[in-house]
Amino acid sequence: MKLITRNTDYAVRALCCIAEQKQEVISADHLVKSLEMPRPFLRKILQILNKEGLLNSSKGKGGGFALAVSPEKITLTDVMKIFQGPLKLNECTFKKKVCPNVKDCLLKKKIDEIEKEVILRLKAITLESLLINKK
Amino acid sequence: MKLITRNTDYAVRALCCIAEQKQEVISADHLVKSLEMPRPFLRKILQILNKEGLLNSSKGKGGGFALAVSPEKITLTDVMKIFQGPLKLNECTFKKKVCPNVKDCLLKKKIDEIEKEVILRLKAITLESLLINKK
DNA sequence: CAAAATGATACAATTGTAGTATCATAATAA
DNA sequence: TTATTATGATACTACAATTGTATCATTTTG
Repeated sequence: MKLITRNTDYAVRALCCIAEQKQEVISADHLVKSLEMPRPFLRKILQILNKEGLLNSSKGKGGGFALAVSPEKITLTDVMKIFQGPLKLNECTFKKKVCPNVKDCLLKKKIDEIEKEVILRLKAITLESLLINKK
Repeated sequence: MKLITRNTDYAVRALCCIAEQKQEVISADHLVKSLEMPRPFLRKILQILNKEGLLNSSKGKGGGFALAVSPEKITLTDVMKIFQGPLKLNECTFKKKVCPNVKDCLLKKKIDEIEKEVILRLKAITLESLLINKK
């Protein structure tokens, strides 16, 4: 029952590190040193964040990554959606078939309420709110 | 990101079905017909619920299962703990080693708050509150 | 052209969930 | 006491998601 996967966790930490950086641009190698995470894995994550529009990248010597969006506009849910798919705590499917009971399922109704609350709170967590050393 | 696994889901539905039953005792076979779930899987779940003290069982002809605890005293978290382990939305471990950053991790703090709220709400969901046809 | 960076992509390992299969044991009733 | 009907215990398999790894291509700079 993990709310956040390692992908998301790494991504958030990387984004924080990039946001706190004084330099314009920071390379994957540099991030690996700061964050102590496996290089190839981090690289993949950075590539995805770039493709999804949260980062800008530049190749070649002196290249690296920079935020494409300001920290107060990036929410935890943005990152979660990228790495964990749509925010659903409740599946209600048996092998890709929707449970025939969905409509009157009291359990579903109650979990749905909790889900709403959770998503509301997750949306309120911005990258900005996670920074320790603001730029 | 599933809050509830199939195990838990099946278990809750089985418990509801048992609670709504007029008879003293209901057999696994009977439950399979009502609930349309795989027999061996349901049997295993029933055995676990029995071992964990939520059900009483009786063997032999006319045997089966009955609630060992009244529906208003069984909470969703009870069932979740049995099938999904301790309620933690937040792991903070890398390959069984605790993340060195735990203490000052702002993300952890925020997720912990959400976790508290979720658990509070899950605890409020009793089996009783999920019954459609109360006995 | 060489070096330093990211881009793309395919593959492997690990884990957790989901589900099956089989035999043992107990209770009941003929 | 034996056949039937039920649960108890346990070992095994299948599948999917997560968590990585490895390799080569491409671009930029000097």
